[in-house]
Amino acid sequence: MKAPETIRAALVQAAARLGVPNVDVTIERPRDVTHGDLATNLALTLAKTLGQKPRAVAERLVTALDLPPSLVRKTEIAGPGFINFFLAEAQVVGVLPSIIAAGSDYGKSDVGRGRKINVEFVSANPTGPLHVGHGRGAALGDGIAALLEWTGWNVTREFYVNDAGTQIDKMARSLWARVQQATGRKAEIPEGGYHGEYLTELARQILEKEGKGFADLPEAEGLRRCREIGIRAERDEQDADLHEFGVRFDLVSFESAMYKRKLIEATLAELDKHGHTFTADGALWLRTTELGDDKDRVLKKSDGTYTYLVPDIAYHRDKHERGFVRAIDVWGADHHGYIPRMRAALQALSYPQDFFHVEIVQLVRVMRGGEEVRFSKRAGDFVSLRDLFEETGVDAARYFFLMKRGDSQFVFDVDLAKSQTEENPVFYVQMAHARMSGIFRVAGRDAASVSAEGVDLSVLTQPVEIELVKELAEFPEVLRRAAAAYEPHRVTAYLEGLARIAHAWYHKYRVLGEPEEAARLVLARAIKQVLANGLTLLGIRAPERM
RNA sequence: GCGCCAGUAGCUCAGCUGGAUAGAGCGUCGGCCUCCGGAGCCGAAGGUCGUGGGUUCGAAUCCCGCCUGGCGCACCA
Repeated sequence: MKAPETIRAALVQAAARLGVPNVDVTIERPRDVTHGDLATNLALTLAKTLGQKPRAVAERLVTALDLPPSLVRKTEIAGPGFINFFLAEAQVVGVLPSIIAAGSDYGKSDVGRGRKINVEFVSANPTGPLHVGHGRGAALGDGIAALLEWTGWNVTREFYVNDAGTQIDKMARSLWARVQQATGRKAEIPEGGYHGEYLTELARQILEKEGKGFADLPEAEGLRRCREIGIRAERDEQDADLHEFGVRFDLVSFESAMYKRKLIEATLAELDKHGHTFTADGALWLRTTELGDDKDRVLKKSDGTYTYLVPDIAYHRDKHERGFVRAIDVWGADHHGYIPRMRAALQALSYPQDFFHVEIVQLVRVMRGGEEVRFSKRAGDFVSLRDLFEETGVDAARYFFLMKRGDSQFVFDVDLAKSQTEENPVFYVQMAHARMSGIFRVAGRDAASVSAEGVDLSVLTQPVEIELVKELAEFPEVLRRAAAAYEPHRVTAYLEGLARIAHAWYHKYRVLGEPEEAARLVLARAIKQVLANGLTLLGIRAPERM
């Protein structure tokens, strides 16, 4: 059993002796090293129920505690009533062999217990190339999915294609217009259509492949073909971009399939069965106001067609039917107003509150040379994801998207992402990994062959070494917390912190040729492993050399 | 007008879901640097946590009001 669990159990027992059974004990790692390795606020929380002063409770708890000196070398009461534990040296350094033994699995845990969870992200309309905002969603969604995998969830990465709505009609009409223009005819891109060059190019390809006669097709037929070809072409392009960006989906779902599979009718019937629909003004409504929304929403318009809400509900119902206990959606900030009605709809189907969770991604601004690079999908003059990662490299692009919370506004500094200096956080972290690798290269040893077997780790006594070991021990907990909060940026923050200590250690102490060489090689190996695990999880390379 | 999100060091951001003296990086200032792999290393200064109240042993964190910014308020997606 690990030290925190042993101490937790001992505290529960001690509290029981004071007459408070089954307490919930929180153990934390104090920021300040003078506060020990582990601490608990148990005395403060029990003070009220026991009707005694916190410090008095702390003293009684410590007296009732039963902990072996091989685990805890010192226990003290501090501040308002915290109990601080100082672990025996062997305990601290003892994490190194377990890191090496776990290898590329170090950091994994099983809080998910194999439960099925769905992470839906990007889900861009097939109306054009992906832009940098999609890239942020892609990196974030993939990062969240990876965190969930590392914490024991059975994850499905899913992409939802809106291929049945009016945006597709506009794309098809825009493409048809480009086809007409390419044959010298006059045609206008429709109001709110897509002006991007990519459709001009696609129109040219169509005529090349299908012949000039394509432009003479009856309009209805031309539009139908344009829709079909356009969706296919844009989907293929998006897939290629995502693939190169290192993001792979387990499943792509289509809005049109909700109609084909008759899920629309089934969903409406079920909403009706639960008594949440009503008819007014010739339309069918969902009474979402009773479920936290600020106004009721139309499901079926008076012209007989459905609003986009219906296939979306059907789609989420389908996720539920497929056995997911939770559905995480990564959405752009412009959709955040949509959350209450979606939540209300799923509540109307009486799904559990925590079934549906949305992570919002704010839009991305791109800066180069101190100036903002403008983009606008509709106008066709935007920064595409491909342009970005071809310039900065996939590693830098992914890292930058991941290093900030999704809901913070974000300015992507292209110059910084490209720079090969320590100001660039991705470079800084990768450099730390490369440095650790360099030690083994110079030593002429394969890092993987280094084991803690028979190595006296007690020679690792320098403060920075102890700090490093403690930081390495934190990794699994960091992942658990990051996963629980759906916040990959906590991993980048952790990696930067670890890299900083590793750089400091590297500069201050030599490994090879020192009396502590064997132990320091073990430490270097563990650092390398944790940096590699963290980077790999985020979809970023851990290079052997820069 | 209503709703959601944000406001923390000069700048960019963390802050472990209520804990101890609020932390990093960049920038500034002061020292150091013949190296396993160079683009460094160490230290210092720098804060009314937007603001005013409330909750309690304890608040950047939770609640309410206000200020500022972003986004959203369709029988569009």
